[in-house]
Amino acid sequence: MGGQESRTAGRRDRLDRPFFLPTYRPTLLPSYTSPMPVPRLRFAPSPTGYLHVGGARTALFNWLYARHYGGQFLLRIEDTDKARSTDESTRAIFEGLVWLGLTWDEEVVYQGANLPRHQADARRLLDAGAAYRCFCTREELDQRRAEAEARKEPFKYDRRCDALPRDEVQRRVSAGTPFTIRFRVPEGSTGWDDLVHDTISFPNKDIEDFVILRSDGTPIYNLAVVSDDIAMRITIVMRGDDHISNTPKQILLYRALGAELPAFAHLPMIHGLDGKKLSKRHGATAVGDYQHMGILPQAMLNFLALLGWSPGNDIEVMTVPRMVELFSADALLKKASVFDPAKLEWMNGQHLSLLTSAELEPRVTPAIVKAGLATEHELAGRREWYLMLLDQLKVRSRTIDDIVRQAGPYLRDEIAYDPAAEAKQWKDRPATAELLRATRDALAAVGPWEPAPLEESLRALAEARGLGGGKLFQPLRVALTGLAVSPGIFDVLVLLGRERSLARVDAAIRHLAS
RNA sequence: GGCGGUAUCGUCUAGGGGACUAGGACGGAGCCCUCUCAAGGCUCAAACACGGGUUCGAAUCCCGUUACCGCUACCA
Repeated sequence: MGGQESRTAGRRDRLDRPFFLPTYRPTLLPSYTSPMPVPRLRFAPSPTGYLHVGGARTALFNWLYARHYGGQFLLRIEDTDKARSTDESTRAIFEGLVWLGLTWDEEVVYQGANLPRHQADARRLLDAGAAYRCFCTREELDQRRAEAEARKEPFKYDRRCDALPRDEVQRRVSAGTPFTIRFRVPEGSTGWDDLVHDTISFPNKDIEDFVILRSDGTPIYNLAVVSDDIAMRITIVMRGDDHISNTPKQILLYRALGAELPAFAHLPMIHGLDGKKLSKRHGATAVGDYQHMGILPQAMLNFLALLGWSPGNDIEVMTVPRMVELFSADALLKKASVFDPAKLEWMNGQHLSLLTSAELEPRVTPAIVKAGLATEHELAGRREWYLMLLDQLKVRSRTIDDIVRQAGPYLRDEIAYDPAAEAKQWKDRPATAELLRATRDALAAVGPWEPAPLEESLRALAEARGLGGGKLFQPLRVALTGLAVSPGIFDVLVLLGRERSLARVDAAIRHLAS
């Protein structure tokens, strides 16, 4: 035991003397010269799926921090897990971030390209005595783990390879025995002042000597992350709080590599309505899904920002610049939140009505074209009319798709009569046909085709027949749109124009007679 | 199991020892407006996880319990 102690003590001496890492120093220079280094943050997704709403929110907070505090926001693709990483995922992540407007300030860093540095860092730690070779095979480890489990004991690597005599290690290395490199966790405890959680600390005895380099020479996550964050001069590591237990390991690595520690901020998770971690069975979880549902990026951002952050003062609906302005790191919350699609939709409706029809146009047009309702050229040809239509529809829509769904009667030549609407509003078909004929005559006699004269004329007709407005307007609405629901009837008439309105009424009368 | 994290209406949150009869928002119920549907306005129901402290006083501070979440790999 005494020998063990002194050996550890000797190693600690070596570790206490910060060893020089020439490759890092030059890149650190700017922060020495400027008194207040600019914050550098990164979003570091692994390309193993689509951009998840949780990931998007992490990216958003990193981005907001950078924008609010005048820092830089970087993107790193953590593609070291070759088996699961795909180019398609990488593209999806780019697309999602670009759609949201969360653009990065420097070239994308691909973690896989940094393999030589990861290996060099592992080697450095090995040479410095902060790490050691482990010859235990995966099978042996699995077995010991299973045994510990059977004894109901927590498993922790027992450091047996660290106890191997020097010449034995040499012998195995020369013999080509495969080995991993493990970090030797020192005694004591490791903690930090988290930006969202305040102080967190772990007793080192609960951290095992973790592997930093696999036997095939590729780095383990914790090493790759630290090596890259140092190289990218990241000053604030903001990520999901599922990384809290990785943090002490990473701090230990920073110290052993002689690098300055960044600040850490661990954001709470996002759960589904059932309180479980958000997953596919909760419905759409990919940012792209919401894009295709007709959600506005600014609404998505606004909604996501409110999950785990609050600007206070009962402020909820914010434009993106306003969010940047109000963002504050100390208003970040610790509690996991539930993703509620209903509130997202409401939020989208709010942003929809915040936009002018002209601002909405470029987002709606592609959706209308895609739905086959009109061509871009046709819409451009009567833009003023089109913007008027958008103004009418946006107020009763929560998504872009809602607008498209309602646009049919105004864009298509032919309309179909909704059976339910027909059944309800055209109950007495002969009487309705007669009423529509009278309506048609009244409409045909209207002077300027504008809301006021139209209303005057139709109300006069209703009164003459002893009817309430609704009794006249509802059957007319079905005749004009085929639906029981639409914007105000006079707006519908104006939108349709004189010719088409009269033609629709005629068609309805014919339909009722058949 | 071990370690770590979290705990205010169903949900997102305000709240940082007295201003709390706990505020706002989504969703729900209802009313108003009204030609329908929205939007808008108004009203209602709905929460401090539990137990101990500390204090004249606790949603707020401390401890414990419980519940939930995360990590516990030669995954990230």
